[in-house]
Amino acid sequence: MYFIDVILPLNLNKTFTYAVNEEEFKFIQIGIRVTVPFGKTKLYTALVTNKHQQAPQLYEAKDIYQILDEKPIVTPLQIEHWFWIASYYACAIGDVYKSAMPSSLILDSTTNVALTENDVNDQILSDDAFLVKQALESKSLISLEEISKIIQKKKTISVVNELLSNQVITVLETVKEKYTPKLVKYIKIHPNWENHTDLQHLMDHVQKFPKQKNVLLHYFSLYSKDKKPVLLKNLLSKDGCTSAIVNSLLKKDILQTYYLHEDRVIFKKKTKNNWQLNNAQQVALEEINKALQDKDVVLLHGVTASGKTEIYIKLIEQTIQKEQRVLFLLPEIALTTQLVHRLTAYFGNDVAVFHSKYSNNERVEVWQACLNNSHNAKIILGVRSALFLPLPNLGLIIIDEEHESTYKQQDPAPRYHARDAAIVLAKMHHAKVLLGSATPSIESSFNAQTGKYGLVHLLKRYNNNPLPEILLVDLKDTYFRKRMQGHFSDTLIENIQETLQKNEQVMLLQNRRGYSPYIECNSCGHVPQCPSCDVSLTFYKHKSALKCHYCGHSIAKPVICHQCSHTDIVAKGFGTEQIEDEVKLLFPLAKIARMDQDTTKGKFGYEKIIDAYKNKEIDILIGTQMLAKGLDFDEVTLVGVLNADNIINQPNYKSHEKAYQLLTQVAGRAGRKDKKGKVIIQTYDPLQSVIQQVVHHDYTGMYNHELNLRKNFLYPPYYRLIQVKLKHKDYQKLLESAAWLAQVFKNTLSIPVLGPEEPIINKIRNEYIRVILIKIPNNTNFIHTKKLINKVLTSFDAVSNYKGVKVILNVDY
DNA sequence: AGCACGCCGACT
DNA sequence: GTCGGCGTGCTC
Repeated sequence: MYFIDVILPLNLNKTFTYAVNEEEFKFIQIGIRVTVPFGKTKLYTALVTNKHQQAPQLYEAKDIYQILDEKPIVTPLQIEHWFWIASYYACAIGDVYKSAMPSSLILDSTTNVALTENDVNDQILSDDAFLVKQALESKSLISLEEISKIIQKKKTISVVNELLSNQVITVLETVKEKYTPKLVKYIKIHPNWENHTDLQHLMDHVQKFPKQKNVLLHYFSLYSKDKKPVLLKNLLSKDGCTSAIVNSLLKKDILQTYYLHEDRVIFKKKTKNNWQLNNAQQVALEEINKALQDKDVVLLHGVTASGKTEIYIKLIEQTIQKEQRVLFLLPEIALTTQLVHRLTAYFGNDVAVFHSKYSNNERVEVWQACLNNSHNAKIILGVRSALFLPLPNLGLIIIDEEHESTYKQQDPAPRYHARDAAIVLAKMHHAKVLLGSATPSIESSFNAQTGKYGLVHLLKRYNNNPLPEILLVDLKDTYFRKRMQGHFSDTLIENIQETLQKNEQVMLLQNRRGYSPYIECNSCGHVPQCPSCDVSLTFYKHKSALKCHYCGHSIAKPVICHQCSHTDIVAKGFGTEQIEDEVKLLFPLAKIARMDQDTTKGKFGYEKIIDAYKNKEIDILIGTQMLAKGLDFDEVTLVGVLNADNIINQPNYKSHEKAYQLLTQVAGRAGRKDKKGKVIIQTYDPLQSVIQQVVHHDYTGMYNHELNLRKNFLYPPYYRLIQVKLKHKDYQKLLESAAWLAQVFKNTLSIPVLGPEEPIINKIRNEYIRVILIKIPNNTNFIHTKKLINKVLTSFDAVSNYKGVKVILNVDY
């Protein structure tokens, strides 16, 4: 009796036990994939996590269907880490597995049907069944999707059941490997001629065919040039080398073709630039190395444009010299192409890049390269999900822009924080972690202040460039004195003009996309709302449409008010699209572009805009917070923030921290090389503390201020938060269940529990929402508290009245 | 995630 | 009278 435990790619928080025979047992190792039957029909790709001989007591284990791998494709350390994520972030291990593996390694099964040997009278079959039977006579295997096409119905069950009961067909489940390696055609001398080392001999042989001789000569010259297999493509690249001639050589068995795998992702190493760290960087590097001797994590707090990347490069170099690997995490790869270019230019093919816009096949290749500890994956550069790659021999994890909120996965489970999960992963590997940021998160700064992390400062900009000068424009006053044109103050307009005259570039931040966040009827005050969400519809002028940012619902812009039929409808508030229109009017000669979610769709959406801006094909770039994320442009000398207030006033305990980070980061885009930068922030409240802190580059002030608030109002880093979100279509049922759950939490846990609260947006996609916030003090046992929470949730599930209420936990929300 | 089992409305 | 709607529960 032999058994294996497996994880299934489903939202199930346990492993499942299957039976295997002795031979299979010997062959199977932890970390290989098997396909197993689960439920009535389906086959799933499961991952082996354990092998043992204890027969389950409560059920009989099914047999596995097949073994997919010869060797483990997931390491034991990865599995351990995945279980940690499932436990810490209170989600199903199946969900972690599903999002951790490239989806083409998790095979789907398709249900196919085939004819039986039985002869059945067609008369007794229905029309649909007859059609399917006929189709099967020309094609031996048909999938359910194909059946649905044949009978032109969505539901195939009835037909399939009819055919099954008449014993016309049998049902088969098949899995197909989705990953296909990219094969490239190469050319070589046929084995017949390999022994004829004498080139002359071969040449004599083709003497009568000058064209063929020519091709052969070209082949030899290619081969002798770099002693590598010769690509057919390269052979054909020369004039006079046509595929017809090659074909006749193939026919004569003089040449032969063969195929080799090609990695889809290849970087060319450029010439190594021999730059040196400046003094401040050198000191910082030494301090980091010193701190890493007795701390596992070090925070590098370096102001914008201080040259953190060069320090990263030196650290990476140190690590790979020790034959260890480096994981380099960044918030969003598309926005950091510049960093990717710099690292790949320096380390060439040692770098593997991993991000969400990669195709499935590309991801599998990176996975394999990482697993095999291959030389071209010494440095893995990726977004948060790169954390799930197999990383044997990991020595260092660098987390750039560690404060970025994109490191926390929000929507589908697992809702993990890549920075925190990376620190745990590093511990498992006995590896070190470097966090880098110009505006560190409060938590990380706190951990550094309290000695949990090492701390290194880099306070001077590279080349001793001054930090940009920040000017405030009081919008209240400017509007009062009628010094505004649209959303632009006279100060901002003048400065843009000056900058354009100097042939330098401008960047404008407006943290809202669309033309305006809502439209309003001037007669009755009606604001069009999304029918399924509790939000007003955002107005898109160019498309003349109203769109919901939460569910994507879109309608044409109404000509008359749906409420009172009046035609006087006005756009309220403003977004990037409107700013773009205004800029076009104000600066008709300037070249303008807009960068936000709506203009950067597609694989190279960002790159196009960024490249154009870099090449100075754009004078003024308007965008949302995307602009702030690590883009270096040497010629940007003016940054304008159109309205800082809607950045600050967000309903979130982190809003001040985030506003400080965003404004400081976007200000940091100004004046990077040798030009002094200028930043203009328009606000209704210039004395607001965050704005003052940004103006004075006062990180410490912001930190102390925030820390004090967090302590008084029971927030991180003094408390850990778990948000419990309840969703249901039935409003009354939701209210009752939320009240019940909050009350039971309050009774069970002796820690602060807030709510249930109505969120700002209380309905999305026709589901009402309530949230409960659990605050766990640092000095209480987190694991114990989570156990209690799970217990409460189990009893909640048992209340039959509350069936169907969705409960979503978000740890470290 | 599927899929089956099970209890209430519009049809041959 | 049945066909079929989707609510709920289970899958090794």
